[in-house]
Amino acid sequence: MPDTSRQIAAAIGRLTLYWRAASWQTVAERGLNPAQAEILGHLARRGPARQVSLAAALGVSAASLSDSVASLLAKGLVARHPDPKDGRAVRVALTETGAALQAALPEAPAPLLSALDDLPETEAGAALRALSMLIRALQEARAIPVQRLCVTCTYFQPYRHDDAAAPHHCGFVDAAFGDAALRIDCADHEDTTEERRAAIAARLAAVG
Amino acid sequence: MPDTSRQIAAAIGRLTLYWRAASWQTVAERGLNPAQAEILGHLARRGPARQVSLAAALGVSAASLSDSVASLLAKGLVARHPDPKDGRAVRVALTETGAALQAALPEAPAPLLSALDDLPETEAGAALRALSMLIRALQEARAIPVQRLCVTCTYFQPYRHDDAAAPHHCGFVDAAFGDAALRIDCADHEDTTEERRAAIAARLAAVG
DNA sequence: CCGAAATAATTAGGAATCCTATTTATTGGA
DNA sequence: TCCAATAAATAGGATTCCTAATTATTTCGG
Repeated sequence: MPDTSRQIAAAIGRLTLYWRAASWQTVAERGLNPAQAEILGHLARRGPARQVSLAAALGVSAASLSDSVASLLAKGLVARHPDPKDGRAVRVALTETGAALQAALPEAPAPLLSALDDLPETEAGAALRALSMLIRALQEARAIPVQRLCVTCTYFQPYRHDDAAAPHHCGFVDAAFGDAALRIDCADHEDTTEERRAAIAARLAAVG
Repeated sequence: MPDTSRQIAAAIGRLTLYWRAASWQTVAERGLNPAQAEILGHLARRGPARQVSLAAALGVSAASLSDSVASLLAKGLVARHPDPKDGRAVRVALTETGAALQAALPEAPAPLLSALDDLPETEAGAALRALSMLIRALQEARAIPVQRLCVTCTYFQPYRHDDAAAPHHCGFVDAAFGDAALRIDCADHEDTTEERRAAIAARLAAVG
């Protein structure tokens, strides 16, 4: 009866519209468009990548991606290098100009960040935790490519501590942390086994 | 330090990519594209609308919207009627065909809904509550147009009851409910005053 | 009551995404 | 060695999406 899933989906849909619209604004004044900005962002976060994996990451066809990369190439923001391991493939990397431009782009629309900052920390922690579980589930269902979430990381030890404010532990930085510090895209991420991912998910669900 | 806002924003960004990509798939087989599907969806939920408000709701320019409406018009899925109240304006409405097609479209990508269904109810409730507050804040900041949220509704009485599972009350259906039954887009919504919206937000934040 | 400013929509012009299908080159297994 | 699979580019086309300009209408100040 509560229909919670549909309402959450509606909220995500609403935010999607906002994200795209806001993205146009912030990005257009730098001569880009949302698709190009997303490519730059992905390259900045994850480093050089093959086009095929970029296409998968951004959820567009390889042909579309090729179009967009060609645009960026013409602007001198990315470069193509042959992949030494595979003669068919090409690796796309940011140029210095591209990296500088990317660094100047906001990570998210300012009003969204400020709205998020106004959420109480427990509220934000709960949201982040739920979104982590959601993205993990989508990844598990092969609906989205592999992400770099705490909840799928070797270093993540949920509920190792008794401290309610910081029950989890990160083995990489060797520190305790709480839901509000969960990561969606952590540079130090190391994928763990399927078994352990499932165990972590079960543990989080049990406590939630 | 926790950087929670950025991580949540990253999650929303990731879901945005997924939403658009998934939308293409489900919608393309019906001869539509995401923009057109969103127009049909909005008309189905909210009824006939002027183009200017459709454009605002979907976050595109009036010119873009005009393009998309022309496409839908050519397919016979919507009709334009002159607005009796304003000779400049046009009201766009679903045709019978359009309504039938829209009804057959999934509200959200199936893997997303099933991932959401797998969230524990408390987790989902917390997420919905946080997303409600987030969308309310964006609306208050004039970043998005007015939505039909419980938390901005005349009928919403937060924490009227002692029952932890169903503390809120809806004056329209005269029933108690919990976070998991909060609505993002409620057909029975009636906008309340700015003062009361602020009071509700403060109350929710205090408890959260 | 009239003119100016604002508003709703369309049109013009153009760039770029995005699709599917096809082609080319390369890889890797049988 | 041969053949299927893969990576990318290309072809072709529909459509979104933008800004700017145009037309019609409404609203509001004087």
